Amino acid sequence: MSDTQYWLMKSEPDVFDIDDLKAVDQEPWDSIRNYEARNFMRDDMKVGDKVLFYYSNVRPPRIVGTMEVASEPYPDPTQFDPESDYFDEKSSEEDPTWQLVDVKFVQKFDNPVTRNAIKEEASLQDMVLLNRFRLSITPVTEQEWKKIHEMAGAELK
DNA sequence: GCCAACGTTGGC
DNA sequence: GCCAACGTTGGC
Repeated sequence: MSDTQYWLMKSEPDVFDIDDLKAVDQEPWDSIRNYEARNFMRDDMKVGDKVLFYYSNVRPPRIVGTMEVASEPYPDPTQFDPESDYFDEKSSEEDPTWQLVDVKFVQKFDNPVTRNAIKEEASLQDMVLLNRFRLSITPVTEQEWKKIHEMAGAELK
């Protein structure tokens, strides 16, 4: 019995795609400005948790590979940077509002799994992805994790 | 490019 | 504390 947890995290590939992650290997998942998504990173994620990498705001929206949580939570540096689009003047180094985790590349799928394919798969109807529009980090069950890999023709890693 | 969903802001 | 106005996300 493993205590590994599974997640899905959205990125717009124009901003950051899975090849960018593969190139750097590990990267802070910054710029999250939604409390529910932040709470998942701050309160629930553990080093070694498995994460589906999802492309949003692109056609077709799809899961393109996987990564894993690679750090404890820590303050998102972009919130302190006045030059950043994600600067938050109400946050402070003493009491930071936004926390993130690092993620590490695991694998890129040869056959990405589209949102449409997920919608058509009976066993994936309860995926939080389908039921919580606009939430950019969502939990995934072990069964969903395995089914997505099966649909991608990918090894479980 | 449109626009529905929905989180946030701010007037009262 | 309510809620209308507003801004953003993200599928289509």
